[in-house]
Amino acid sequence: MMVSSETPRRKDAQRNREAILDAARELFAECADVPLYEVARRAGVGQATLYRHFPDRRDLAAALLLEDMEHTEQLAAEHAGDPDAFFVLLRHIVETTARFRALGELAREGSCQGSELHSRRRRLRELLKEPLRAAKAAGTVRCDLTIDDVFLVVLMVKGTIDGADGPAERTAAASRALALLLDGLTPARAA
Amino acid sequence: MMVSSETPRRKDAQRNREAILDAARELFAECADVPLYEVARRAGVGQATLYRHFPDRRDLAAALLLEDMEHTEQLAAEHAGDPDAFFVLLRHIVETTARFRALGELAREGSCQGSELHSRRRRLRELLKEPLRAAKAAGTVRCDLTIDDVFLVVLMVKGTIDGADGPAERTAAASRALALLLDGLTPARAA
Amino acid sequence: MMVSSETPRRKDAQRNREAILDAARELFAECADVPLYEVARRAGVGQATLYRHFPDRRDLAAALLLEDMEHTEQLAAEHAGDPDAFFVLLRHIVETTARFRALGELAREGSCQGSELHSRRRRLRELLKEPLRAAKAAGTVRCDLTIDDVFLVVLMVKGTIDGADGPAERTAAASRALALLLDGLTPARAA
Amino acid sequence: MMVSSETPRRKDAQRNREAILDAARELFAECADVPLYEVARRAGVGQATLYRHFPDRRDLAAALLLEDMEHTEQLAAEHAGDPDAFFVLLRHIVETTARFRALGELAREGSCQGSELHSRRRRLRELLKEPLRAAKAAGTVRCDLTIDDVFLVVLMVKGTIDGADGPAERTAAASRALALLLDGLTPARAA
DNA sequence: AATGAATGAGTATTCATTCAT
DNA sequence: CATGAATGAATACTCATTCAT
Repeated sequence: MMVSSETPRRKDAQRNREAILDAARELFAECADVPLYEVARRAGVGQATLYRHFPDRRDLAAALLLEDMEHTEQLAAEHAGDPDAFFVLLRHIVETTARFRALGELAREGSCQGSELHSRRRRLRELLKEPLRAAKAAGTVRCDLTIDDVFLVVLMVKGTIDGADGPAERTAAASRALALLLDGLTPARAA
Repeated sequence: MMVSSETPRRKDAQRNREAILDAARELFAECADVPLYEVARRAGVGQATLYRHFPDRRDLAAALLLEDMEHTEQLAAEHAGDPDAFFVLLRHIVETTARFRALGELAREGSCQGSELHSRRRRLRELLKEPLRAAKAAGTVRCDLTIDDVFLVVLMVKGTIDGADGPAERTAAASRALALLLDGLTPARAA
Repeated sequence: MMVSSETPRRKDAQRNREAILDAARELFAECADVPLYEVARRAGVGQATLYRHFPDRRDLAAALLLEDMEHTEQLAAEHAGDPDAFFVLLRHIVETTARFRALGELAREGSCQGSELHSRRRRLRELLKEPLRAAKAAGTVRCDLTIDDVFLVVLMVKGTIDGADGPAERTAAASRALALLLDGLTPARAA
Repeated sequence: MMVSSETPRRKDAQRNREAILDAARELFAECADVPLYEVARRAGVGQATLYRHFPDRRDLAAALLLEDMEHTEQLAAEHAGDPDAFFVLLRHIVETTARFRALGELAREGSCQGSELHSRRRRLRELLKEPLRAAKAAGTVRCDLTIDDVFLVVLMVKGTIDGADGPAERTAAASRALALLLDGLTPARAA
């Protein structure tokens, strides 16, 4: 019986994994320090099961981010060649990344060892390279902008989200923040 | 001998209060969720002493922020009339506010009831009013910029700091973030 | 294999539950405000285990009382029809209830919300109804006696127990108290 | 300057003592385990002052009870020779003693060493001797009743009070309890 | 392999008592 | 002598992690 090493053997294991991720996505969106057993309960699995799938809290966060990565890659593929690809991707990354209350803490701690998160960074970097180049060529973005700056932008928007009071304020804050930023990113606003 | 009613009578109480604030300042800079007894230990006082001075974790944060407020007000006074006052203040606020890991969480929670933090916001708003007006008049800042935007800017820089790895990276991140932002804040960057 | 849904699946969990109840029974008999971790230690379980089984101090007390309830119900069944049933039950209730130092405080607090304790009261009421009627019919009890009076009697005896010095004095006090009371309960003592 | 050793030298010390007793009386009536500093605060004195006057929690309780003792002695003097003196005193003792939530615990602990409380007992015993004898002679009380039984009666009523929910229920419970008891105390009720 | 009970270390909080002013 | 700040020990409670079933 040949099974890809990526694919878990048993279907119910796969189902559990999904259930856990769904639960975590919901709970982490609200608050960073949800007890892990709460995630397990919401997912309808035992704590040890969660533990088996994600030995560490950061493994869970990483998995969530990697899931988003796939959407991002798909989006990148769809917009390949599009001169606006950079902005499309930027908006998407900001939205998905900023969603997690949890990310800030977890991602930082993870940067020490979390190879998963590192690989995500690397993939994002790869993904953004060409769109960023194209945007510069098109003059829609200041020419000293680096990909690391993009990561900074994400953190900046996330900062406003973490500082906002409720869901409504959060959206408003992110939106205004990005607006301020974009204006800053365009090379020549005034004529 | 006139003593302000604000000042506690006993000298040692005052000393303890200072010691606690100093300890908290150092520890909160590193990490938001320091155990309170750690703060007490570092300050060299008993746990209950800390509780007497600051019944709530947020009271401690508020006290730290209010201390900074006084510096800010002093700075504002010094630069009254200065056309660059706005930028001077902005840099200062960003630096001091962003210093605390703790602030994000605590300030947000505090926004509900923490009258201390509210009053701080109000004072900051008052402080920035005139410098912002002057900066707009001088054309050094985009004219649709509001004071709430300034608070957003602080949160943005803070976001990059919270996301950074170590002290060095933190400084670099904040600096670059502000650079990107300032470019965005100036109404006409290119010619 | 049929297992009642009431019964926890795992044997060791059941054993722990019993151990905790035993420990609590002993400790609560001596003193009302035993630290909960002392109960845990005596039971040989971790603190959190105790919390899992009995989230609240009153849950523990309620469980103890409910255990006694079962004995009482059994006794009531055995003495159904017996004209002395009322006195048999009364003595038994007084003995078991009065055993706990803890009961007074806990039961009173519990009267607000503790549905467990409420249901116990209701069951006792049901249990005593017929024996009380029979005793009145037999003329062994004054005819204006209500079931609430019985609860008062329990509290009265408990009062003497709580006020007594040691185990020996406690028994003596309860015994004499009940004697005084019973004389008061008989409708015609003198001839 | 000759001052009786009984009398504190300074008037303000006396005032403090009274204030503390008043505060304790009020607070202990509601709940047995009031923090001592709460008593101090209510009395408007420092904690150490309370401590100086009453080194131990039980000393405070004892002082309260002794204050009542004086009223009781006065009442006894007023009703000397009165055939109903026993019932008058009984009611009074029940009322005053039962007032304190705190008494049960404190008095019991105190019985070990608290010579203050012991002397109170002795005085009460002395006070009741003659009225009890008179009541027996008058046939208004069963002839095997001892003074220790009277203490039991107090504890019994106190038991119902401690078990009651609110002030209103407390009064009702004590009243009914005493009614049940008195019926039991009279030697020939029917006939 | 999945479950959820058990664990123990960690954290917040309170209060009787002492001590500097 | 009064004051109230400081103390530390005691207690309640939580949660990540392990382990028996």
